[in-house]
Amino acid sequence: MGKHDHHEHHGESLADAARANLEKSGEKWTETRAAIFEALSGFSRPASAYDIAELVSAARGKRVAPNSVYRILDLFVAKNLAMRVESANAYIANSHPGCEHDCIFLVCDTCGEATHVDDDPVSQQVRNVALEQGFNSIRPVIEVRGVCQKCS
Amino acid sequence: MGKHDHHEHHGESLADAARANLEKSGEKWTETRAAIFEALSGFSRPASAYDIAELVSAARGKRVAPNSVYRILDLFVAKNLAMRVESANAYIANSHPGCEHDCIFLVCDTCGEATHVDDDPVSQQVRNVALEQGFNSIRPVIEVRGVCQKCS
DNA sequence: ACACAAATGATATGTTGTATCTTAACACCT
DNA sequence: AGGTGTTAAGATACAACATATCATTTGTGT
Repeated sequence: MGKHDHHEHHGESLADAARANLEKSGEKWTETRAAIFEALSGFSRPASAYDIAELVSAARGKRVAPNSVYRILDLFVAKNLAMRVESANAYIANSHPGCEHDCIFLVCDTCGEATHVDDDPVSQQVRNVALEQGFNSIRPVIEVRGVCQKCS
Repeated sequence: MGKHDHHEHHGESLADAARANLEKSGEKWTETRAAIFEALSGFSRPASAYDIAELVSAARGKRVAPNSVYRILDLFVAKNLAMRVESANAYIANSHPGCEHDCIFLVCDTCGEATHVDDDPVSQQVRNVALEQGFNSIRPVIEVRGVCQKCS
């Protein structure tokens, strides 16, 4: 199971950890970023930029445009506060920012939930496949579509 | 390297193999399907449905709508004549239809080319990660973004 | 207060993907 | 040949995802 220990954060604590990580790299934890992070981490499923824009707009009574959301999500992904699920065109909050892993997403085609697994031996092997072909600047995308236990 | 032998097809031979595989499963090899397969296999990079629609429309002097292309690509993917590269929202022809593998795509962020690798031990391990979590109907999506040897 | 840089907003547009309904092609039967 | 049912493809509209450009606001240092 867990190949190592993490601080799994939730709610306030997660936002605090995200904030700490972002500020550590010289970026600011602004109101908009906080609102977007809160929205993102509130979803139980990968959320699209438009989902987040809608939720944040409602919560603040003030429209937030999708491009602003994309900007901030890109920042979050760059700083490892969030990850993009490529096969779903959507994003999820990183529940243990600060740990760097190639992650594996298991995405349920029925309920849409995504669980995030770190398995460094497996991801390392995927990296190796690319290394053998002479690839550089490698970023693995490892996702599994299927039907989760609850939905089976 | 190659974990086993394949018949790697090209050009006519590839289209013939694709046709044979499609017909084997009771589907028809129509003109439109042939044209779309030809267009797809002519690209040196993953092609979007719109790329294909444009090329086929030009080649036949008659518009082919994107939804028709999507329909046929979906069929090709279902019958293993083509694969979808999730991280690129695009498709590539399967150069050895008839062999069933979970495939691994190495996608160059510079030139856009994608190489297709079969490494059953690695993909099996990815499957196992999902199996351990109780997943069913598993379809791995294993892709690596990076910079290929030529572009480095 | 001023000047500068960073963050966000507004707007438009480009790209990818589906839904719905209609028409055309084809096989099969009598 | 003509009728009927099925599969394939076309037309159209729209939904969902993503980016480009320029304007405005906010924060920071002087």
